[in-house]
Amino acid sequence: MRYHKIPDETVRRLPTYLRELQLLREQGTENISSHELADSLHINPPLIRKDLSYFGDFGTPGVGYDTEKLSRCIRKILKLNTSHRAALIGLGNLGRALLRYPGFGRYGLNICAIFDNDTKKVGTIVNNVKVAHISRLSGLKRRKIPLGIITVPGETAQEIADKLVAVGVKGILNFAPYYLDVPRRVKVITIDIAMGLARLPYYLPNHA
Amino acid sequence: MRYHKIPDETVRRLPTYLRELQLLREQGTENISSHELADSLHINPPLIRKDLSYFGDFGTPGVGYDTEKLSRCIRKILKLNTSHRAALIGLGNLGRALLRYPGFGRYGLNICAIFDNDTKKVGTIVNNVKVAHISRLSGLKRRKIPLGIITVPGETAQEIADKLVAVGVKGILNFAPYYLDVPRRVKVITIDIAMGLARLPYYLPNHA
DNA sequence: AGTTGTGAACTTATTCACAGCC
DNA sequence: GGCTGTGAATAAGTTCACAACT
Repeated sequence: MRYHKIPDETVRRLPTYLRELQLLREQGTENISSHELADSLHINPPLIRKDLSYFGDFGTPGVGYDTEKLSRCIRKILKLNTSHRAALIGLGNLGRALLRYPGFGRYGLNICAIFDNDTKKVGTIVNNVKVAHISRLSGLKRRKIPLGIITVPGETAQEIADKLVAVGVKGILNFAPYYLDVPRRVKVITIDIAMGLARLPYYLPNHA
Repeated sequence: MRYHKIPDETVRRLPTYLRELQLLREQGTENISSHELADSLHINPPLIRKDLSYFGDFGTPGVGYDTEKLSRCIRKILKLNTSHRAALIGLGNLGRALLRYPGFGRYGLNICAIFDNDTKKVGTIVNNVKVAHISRLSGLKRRKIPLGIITVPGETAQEIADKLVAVGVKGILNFAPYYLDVPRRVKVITIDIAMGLARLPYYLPNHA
């Protein structure tokens, strides 16, 4: 395999592959062809093969992919094989929903700090973590937590992002509907739920 | 403007433009150039102009775009100028977080039915809507609700989708981590939160 | 026979560059 | 002068088609 720049879209699809592979393993499927996997994800088989080929040769010609081996490899590519500590900022409904997500632990994310600006929540224990006030965020510095998850509702997102960067965070998962300005070295993934909402009516038939 | 097929990516960006325009209007900005708008969204100016050009000529050469007029036009394109009724299925933390979202009403989505399978929640009133048991979903048929929002946690998502389709829903916003098989005429937008989570560690520097 | 991995062809999306307008 | 709208050029992403392998 020669060198190729890895498309962002490829990285975006890897978690989907992983999810399906884990489902297959639970069902006892030990081997799968790109064609079968593509069918269940409703994409084309060569796309899967090309995506995987950027990272190595994981399949066996004439046979397919070993589900156990391939999911292990994808986990390694995505760095999900080791656990990463993350701080959650904003313990509203969305924050709580995230904490309950089984996927959280499954992807090796370990929420080891929670912040909120509501003094009623501060001091309570959630998921074995004591909730701290947002003003204590700067205290994270010495703990060298690599990831931050922003689930504050409004305009304070940029402010929080600045603090997270100052504290040495390397990646931010942002649920606030704003573009976050951060240094190049910090990766931001924004999931704006309202944006999905806003484009749904577009696809409604016109008479409706 | 000649006929062009409208790229999906264009539709995906329109809500972002709208969000920024509304922010600008609140700040009292009445006019903006594609360059300024592009700067604040961190994209290139011609992309905005091209995206908008698929739908008409909204700007004034030498001047820019009238923020009020342009947001009105985008709302119309996205069919956000009229209100749409939606059913919410799954009143967990995520469902509740969505109901609280101010963006919900802002985008003309009117949650007028809520379903859950927890009998403790059935009968309670949330957002002026009485929560019904999921088994009552088929009763929606005569109400002709065009949109469904799936926030059930697990594997039942496809089952719920089938019921929503049977009841005449035209669009589904799906938060469950599964591909939903529906007839072509029904549009599904899936927002898989865990997928964002799973790709964040990939971008961490290797030594971390 | 069946499947992978991959260069080449194709398709889609973005950016450029500039004519036309205010 | 400054900006929009857009065809043309470029870049990015996907699909095809097939050699190589089991």
